[in-house]
Amino acid sequence: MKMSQLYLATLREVPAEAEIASHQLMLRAGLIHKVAMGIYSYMPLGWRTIKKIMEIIRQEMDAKGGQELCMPIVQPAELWQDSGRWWVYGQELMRMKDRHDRDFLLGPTHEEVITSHLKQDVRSYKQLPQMPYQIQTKFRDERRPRFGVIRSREFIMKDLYSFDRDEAGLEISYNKMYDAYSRIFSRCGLHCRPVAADTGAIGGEGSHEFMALSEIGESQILFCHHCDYAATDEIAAVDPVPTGVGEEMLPMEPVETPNCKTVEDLAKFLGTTTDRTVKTLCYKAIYEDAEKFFVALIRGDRQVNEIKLQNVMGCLELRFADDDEVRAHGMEPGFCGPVGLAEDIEIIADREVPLMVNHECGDGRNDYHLINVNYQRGDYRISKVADIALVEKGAACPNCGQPLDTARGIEVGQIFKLHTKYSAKMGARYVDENGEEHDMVMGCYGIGVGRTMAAVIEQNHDEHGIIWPITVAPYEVSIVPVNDKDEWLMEKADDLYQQLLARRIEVVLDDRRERPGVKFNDADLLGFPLRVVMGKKCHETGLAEIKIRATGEVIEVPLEQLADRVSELREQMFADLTPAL
RNA sequence: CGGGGUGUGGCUCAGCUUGGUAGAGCGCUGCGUUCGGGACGCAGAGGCCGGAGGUUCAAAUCCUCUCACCCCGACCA
Repeated sequence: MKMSQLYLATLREVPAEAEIASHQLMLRAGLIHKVAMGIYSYMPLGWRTIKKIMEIIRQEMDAKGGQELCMPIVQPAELWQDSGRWWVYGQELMRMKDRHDRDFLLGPTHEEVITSHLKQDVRSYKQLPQMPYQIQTKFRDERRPRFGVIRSREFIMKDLYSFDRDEAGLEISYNKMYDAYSRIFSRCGLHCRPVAADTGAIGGEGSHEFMALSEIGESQILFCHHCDYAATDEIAAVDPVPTGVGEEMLPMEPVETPNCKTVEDLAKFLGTTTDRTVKTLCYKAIYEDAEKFFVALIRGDRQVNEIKLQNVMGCLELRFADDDEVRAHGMEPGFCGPVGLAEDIEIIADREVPLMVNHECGDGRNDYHLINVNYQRGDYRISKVADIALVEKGAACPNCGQPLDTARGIEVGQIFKLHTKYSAKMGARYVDENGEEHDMVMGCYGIGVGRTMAAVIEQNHDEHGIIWPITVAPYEVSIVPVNDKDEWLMEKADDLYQQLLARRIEVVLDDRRERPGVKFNDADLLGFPLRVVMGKKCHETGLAEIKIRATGEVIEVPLEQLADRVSELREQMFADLTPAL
């Protein structure tokens, strides 16, 4: 492609709306255009990268036995009513009606559709396993779209669904996908880490997220330097470390604690540490058609992980009870405690709490706390003990006991074991060798294509612009003749352009009538991996330069060897990004 | 959903407090000079000042309402 013909609009200044590097660079390089909040067009250069990522995904999916198909974006509500998700998916589900006033939705994911197909088409164990997949647009009406294409409402996703006859089969499919995902992201030039994860709205049990490590990532992960443990903070667990164990239980008594509304105040006032206190948090669990008041108990120095708590309660959403709601249940905000709570209030306790000896907690009355409280003595009641604690940096690894470290990541892919969650509800069954019917055992596996592109930029850029890994670069090589008035030079540049095209190398010729600085800056911004610069030196010494975007390294090459050298360098770059089998 | 902020030419922004009929830089068009890291000169084009209503002789500016976008938060007992 000649750059004078290219649909391209680079910006010198950073658009005000963009906060993070990848978003800024995608806008500045003219890769995307915003159409509405969280809704973007991919412009020609950006789309070339998207297509390359999709092609890598296709190759790896096909290599594992995947078969591509394409399902509709608009789906009838009935399918989602069959699975039950019509009522539980919440506001992210974009619902709509057709002219006959029938309910439809824009697909945020496709378990329902694919399961309905398999239900119809697969009768026998002989037809399993199956791994259909598609790469297609999804819509999720996010509460807060952010970071450009990283958290958008409309986005391109690869979704593969595995259907096996049993758990053993699922295990095989799951591992194939785990492997394929690792290969895909390394081929895209991403540093990724798979971590154990929560399953969220998709459901099922057993999941990994693939995290592209990045400071700006929205997810926090915890990992161990000494073993292979890694998990999102949504599910990370540590062994309980109760305080006070082994001490003699002292008599419980109320203490006046004026103005002690936080655990820090309380610990300071009582001359103890926050890990000897228990916080009592009042929540409202929100269900499909009801709200429920309950309390959660946790050691004072810990934080509640609301994802875990939400899973324990099995509710759709969670919110703090407001002051009036707290008072309505007989407690003063800031002084809540479990002792003497009404029987109908559910009390969820973190695993450490029932093991603690002589802890402090709220009394329920304004300006009073209780000291030397002991669950084991029967001072109060617990409805359910569960792991609801947020794991923080430095906590002991549950595998090996070493301190955990934290990192942030962009979730570029997630794989789930769905088991029979959808097949059972929707009746997707097969008949085995003995004529017995079974639910198909499912898995689902997603990759955010646009998000992968953004993550690649996030991990591969400098102050001048994008540094594309060659596997996903919109073009692999740019040719920059320095002086557009120099006809001899322009001819040589065009020769090289033709030679590279003949070798099927993706190349742009910067034939624009611009000054060199403009061309160089655009080339850096657009991030083509290899740049051939042809200037005065071509006349004088017959040499041109090949500059490697990633390293800045400059190689001087005689004109007649340019095509060969470019080919070699290109091959090497591809080889560097190809994982061993 | 709550809190804060911003809407003025394609982009970045000034002007608003103290109403008087719209500006700068970049980009764009033409001509000339320049030509290895975002050149310079000259001449141009381009704006219902987010929208609606109100106050006023007069509104980008003041008031009310709306819409859009951005950021922060969703963790306190």
